[in-house]
Order: sequence, then C-alpha cells, then structure tokens
Amino acid sequence: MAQALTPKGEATRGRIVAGAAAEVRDRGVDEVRLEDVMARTGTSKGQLFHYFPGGKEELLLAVAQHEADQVLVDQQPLLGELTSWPAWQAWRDRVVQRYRDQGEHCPLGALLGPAVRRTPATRAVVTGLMRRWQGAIADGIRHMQSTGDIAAEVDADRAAAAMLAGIQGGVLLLLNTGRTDHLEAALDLALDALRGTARP
Amino acid sequence: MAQALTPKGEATRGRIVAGAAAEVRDRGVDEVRLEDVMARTGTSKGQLFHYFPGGKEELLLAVAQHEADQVLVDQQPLLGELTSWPAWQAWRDRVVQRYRDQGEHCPLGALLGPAVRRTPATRAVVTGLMRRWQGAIADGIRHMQSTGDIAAEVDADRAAAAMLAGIQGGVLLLLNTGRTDHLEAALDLALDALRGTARP
DNA sequence: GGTTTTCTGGACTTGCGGGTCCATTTTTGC
DNA sequence: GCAAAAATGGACCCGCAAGTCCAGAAAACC
Repeated sequence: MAQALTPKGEATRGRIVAGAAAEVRDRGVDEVRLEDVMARTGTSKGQLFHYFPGGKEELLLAVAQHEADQVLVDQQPLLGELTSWPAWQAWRDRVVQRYRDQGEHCPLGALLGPAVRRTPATRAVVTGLMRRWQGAIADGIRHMQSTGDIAAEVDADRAAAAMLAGIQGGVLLLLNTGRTDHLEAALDLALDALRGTARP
Repeated sequence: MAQALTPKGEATRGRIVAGAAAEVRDRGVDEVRLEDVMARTGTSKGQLFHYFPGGKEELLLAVAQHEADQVLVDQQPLLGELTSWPAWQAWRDRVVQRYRDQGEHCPLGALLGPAVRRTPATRAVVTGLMRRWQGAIADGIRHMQSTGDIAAEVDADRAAAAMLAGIQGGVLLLLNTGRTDHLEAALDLALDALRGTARP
C-alpha cells in the first residue's frame, strides 16, 4: 500500500485526506470537487494523483476509512468501559452529544450514502466499523451479565445488534429532522429493556 | 402544479416518473442519467423538460414523493390495524419480508442519501413520510393501551420514535450487510419491551 | 375545418470536472 | 556533491450528461 513515502510525503498525503474529509463533511460526498480539496489543502492536481493513483475513488476510500476510525475513537474510552449502569448512561450521553454537535455534517451518513456504497471496498469499511461497534456494545453487555446486572439469558449479540440499529436509525433521522428525539428514544428504550431483565 | 394536462400528457408524465423510479431503484440516485430514463420510457428530451421544467431535480423530487407514498402503501392494511399482538407480529413480519425481498434496491435508502437530501423539498418528503409512519405506529400503541395490552404510562410517541429509529437503522444495515439481523433484532426488542409493560 | 394549444423528436450547445502529462524542484542515499 | 527517486505545479485534454431550442405532429376547442 504505502511504498517509500518520505516524511514530507506522508504529511502531504495526510493533509489531503484530512482536507477531503472536511470537504465531505461540509458539502456531502457527491459535492466534493477535487479542485476544492486542492484549494483547501494547498495542493496541486499532480500531488493528488501522485498519492492517489486511483483518483477520486481511492481518495474517498481513504477518507471513509479515516472517518470510520474516528467514529469509534470519539466514543472512547467510554465505549470500552461499559461496566456499570452509570457508565452506560455516560456513553449514551456522549453518543447523543456527539451527533447533536455534528448536526447535519455527518461523515458517516455520507459514507452510507448511495454514491460510495456501491463499491465493495467502501462497503467493507462500513461493515467493518459496524462489526467493531456492535462488538464493543456486546462486550459491555456480557460484562454486565457477569456481574448480574443483566440477565444471563439475554443474547448479547442480538441485543447489541438491536441497539446499533437504533443508533443508526436515530442518526439518520437526526440528519433529516435536525432533532435528536429518535436517537435518544431508541437508546433509552434499549437500555431500559436491558435494565429490566435484571429484576425477576 | 398541474395545469392543463391532457390524458395523453398525464400518461406520459406518469410513465416518466415510473421509469425514473425504476432507474433509481436499479442503479442508485447518482447513477441516474436522463438519457437512460428516456430510453427506458421511450420518451425524448423535449418531453422530459416539457413535463419537468425544473429538470433532473424536479423529476427526482417527483420520484421521491412517489416512492415515499409507496413505502406506507406496502405496509397496509397491516400498519393501520395494530390492534392485537398477532397483528403487530404480522406487521413486523411484513416489514422484514418487504425489505428482505427488496435487498439492495432501496428507493428509500436512495432518498435518504446525501445526493438528494440537500434540497429542502426532498427533505420535506422524507420528513413527511417519517412523521406519518411514526404516527401510525403510535396510534397502534395507543390502541393497545386502550385495551390494556400496553401500560398506560408508556409514552406512545416516544416508543414509536424508538421503533422507527430501529427500523431505519435496521434497513440501513441491511443495505450494507445484506442481512436482516439488525432489523429483526430491533423490531423484536421494541415489541418485547412493549409487551413487557403489560405485566406488573 | 381552422386555429390554438399541447405534445413530441432530436440536433446542438455548454460547462463542469476528472484524469493525463510533463517540466521543475526538492529530498534521499551513497 | 551527485545521481536517483520522490514531490510538486499547473497547463491541457476530453467525455459526459444536463439543459436549450425549434420545428413538426397531434390533439383540443369552438
């Protein structure tokens, strides 16, 4: 992938990806013009195609990977420490807060969009993100089961899948309505359901 | 909007919208070429701009409205008769079935995508659909409350919002993974939560 | 049946934006 | 320092698809 890349080159490449990511956030995937990326990052067409021989598609794939990683980073360390109800609540609040702040500029929403989705490579990026995300939630559920805070009969993976779906749908609706109602309702419903299992 | 449109003109216009909708389903929004729509519907550029002076954008808006209406039609009459637990289950199964059959060709997913989302008009279409959808679910919940199958303390609108988010997220993940796991898990979680409220 | 409106066909223009190419400069490695 | 490789700048090409325009056919209207 990366073959003989000097520090300077590395920096430029990074600048391009970051700039393109910002452009995607600001204007949406299909509104991204290579020209704009160049302007924003102070680079030339030669550089762009030097670092991304595959052109726009390759660049957007790199952006997708970059943003996907960021999604989970933004939730850490909370997502990795779902070991008590207050911790779950803190994570929930963080998620809501993050997407509320972000508002309409959703890199993830952009990734999920029809434009890039088509290519298997970008699909893989999104799928990978979802798998990791769901895995982290499931781990949290299993930990809560080990302490008896969640009933042992609960299927952790399935519950995590449901919660993830609620989050994604909530974000999607946030993008369209500008309100966090759905996201909050979905998270709270799932958490309440899990809490409810502990009491026999 | 529609001013002096002969039967023949009406038919042509309808053919164009239907053809464009099919094109969107098959190839995704941003892959739709006016030329392809013309070929599929056996129309000419003159006709296209005759019926949609606003060009591509206006045509896609009409398609969006068309598809949004279809989403709810496909769930009827089940969605309008959520008056017993078996009815809820039947509706749940219908939703899962519908999107499973549809697979990757999701008109709604296309609408939600970044391409069209930008314009306020298409946003309004999607928002309107979501409002009606959530309203129907909420009505179902309220009916179940009236019969005592769901606890009166439940906030019907909020629960419906959560369920809708789960559905949207489930469909989104279905589009990316090709599996209905998330959709099913989300629906089941929500339904179980509602069922659970009845027993004290 | 003649005039007016609507409908249809398709040639043409246009602009945007991705991709190519190469000349020049800078860095690396020895 | 001096070749080789990497990095940079930007002029140029070119295809695609949206949108324009107008002329001719069909229908509506009285």
